[in-house]
Amino acid sequence: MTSRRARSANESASLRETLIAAGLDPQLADLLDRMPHRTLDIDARRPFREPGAPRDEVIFVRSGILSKFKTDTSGRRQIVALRFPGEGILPRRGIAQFGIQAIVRSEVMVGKAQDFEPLLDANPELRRFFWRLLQRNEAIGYEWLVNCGRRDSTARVAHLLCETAARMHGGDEHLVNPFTQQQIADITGQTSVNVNRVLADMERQGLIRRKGRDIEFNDWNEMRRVASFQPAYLEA
Amino acid sequence: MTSRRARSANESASLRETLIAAGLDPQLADLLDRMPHRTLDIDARRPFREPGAPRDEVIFVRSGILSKFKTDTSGRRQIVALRFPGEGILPRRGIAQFGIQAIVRSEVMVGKAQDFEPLLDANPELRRFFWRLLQRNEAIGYEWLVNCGRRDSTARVAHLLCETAARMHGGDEHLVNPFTQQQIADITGQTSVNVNRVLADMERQGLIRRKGRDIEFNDWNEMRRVASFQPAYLEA
DNA sequence: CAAGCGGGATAACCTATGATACAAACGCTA
DNA sequence: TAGCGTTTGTATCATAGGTTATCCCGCTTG
Repeated sequence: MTSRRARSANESASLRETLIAAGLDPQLADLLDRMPHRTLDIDARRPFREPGAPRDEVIFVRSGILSKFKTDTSGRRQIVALRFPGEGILPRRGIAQFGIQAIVRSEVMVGKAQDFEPLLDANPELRRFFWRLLQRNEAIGYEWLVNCGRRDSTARVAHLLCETAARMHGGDEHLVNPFTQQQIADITGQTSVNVNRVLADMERQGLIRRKGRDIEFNDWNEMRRVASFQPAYLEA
Repeated sequence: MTSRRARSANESASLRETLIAAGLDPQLADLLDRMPHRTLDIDARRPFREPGAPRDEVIFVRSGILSKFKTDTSGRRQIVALRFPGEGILPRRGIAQFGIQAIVRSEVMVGKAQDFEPLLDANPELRRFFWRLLQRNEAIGYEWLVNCGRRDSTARVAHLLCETAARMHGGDEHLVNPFTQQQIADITGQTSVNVNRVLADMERQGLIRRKGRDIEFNDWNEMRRVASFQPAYLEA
């Protein structure tokens, strides 16, 4: 039942490095790195934060992927956001509306709001950095809304794949697909059965090739067209 | 439980008053009020900002309602966010991904990013105010995503009506409905034909009463239940 | 007053996707 | 190597909601 374990020492980049890779000034990254915190390993599929919990913690992803989600009364789940390495979940007043769960096994750093907020106040440049990330998160949410509200199921899946490829490795033709079909369904507002259909179709039509869970795009331009994917919204 | 009652859509107030009503400290509201700006009237339905325009302006709503939207290649429109009086659209680097259009005739105040940002830097409390609004916008977007991805069309419409009633007049049983059925469709990711069906059904089932465009909730609790509406996400 | 336009209502038809069920493949771990 | 839970792959059937096409009403504008 332990969703958290001690992390093994040599697994991945330090928070400092991931933040610098995400565009933060090294000196400011140091500040965050030295902030009191604990580091956790989170298993995929085990709830990490439940809705209703206090939001008095900062969470940074060091490796893996976190998701924010809500489960409807009828048990249908919607994932509303993903956080990749270098990204995080900022504290807020009140209690959480959304649960947090890892998509794949992830290492996260967890600090206290009362340690984090003074850093923001003391370092305007740091606050501007997170300000931009907040705006980016807002924009990504809006893009997902367009996806969910106005595109057919193929485009929805294709869009998620494009975005993920862009966020994970800056737009490679090869996507180390981290998602189960159920997770793709939870993100794109469908059922896993239909996601399966869609992926099979995309392969049959020669849009992608699959080896196990991995996906290769046969033609990025064609993928982008099918998905109406315009990556400008991902810029900070 | 009407703690802060916003003005109805066509009542005009100074920006200062609307911001104070939105929870901003009067002295800080003064700062914004004295910022160089122009005031505009925007007709409903006429595009105000097109996607691709620079985002170097701050926009505040004084009266009316603004929407952010994107139109798909096939001409289907998705509205991704609404801004009510006292709310605004903050500047960002780069160019706009979304267009802006008024839902009803609106008065807006438009200032320049280079006048606005120094105010934020000089007044930490002001920046924290907008920081919270950014987080609120993010949360509203996520709620819409759950709505769009996981609820049936009746719940989607009901949820929008609940949210609008809460944002416009702090949760009145009577909603001065500002939307055309087409706009409700654009917000909830449906067609206007279906919105019409849904509204007729809701009336037939005794959930609401309608006089022209106005809507009265026969039973708030029942509406909330149908919509799975939990207003906590609207708190700043 | 007529003409035109936006908004609402309704009907007929159709299809993408949901629901359900079960089997096969995969990957732990005992 | 067996056993079990998870993930993937299909098939069958049902339906919510999309599409298209009118028609009507109330405003605005000429």
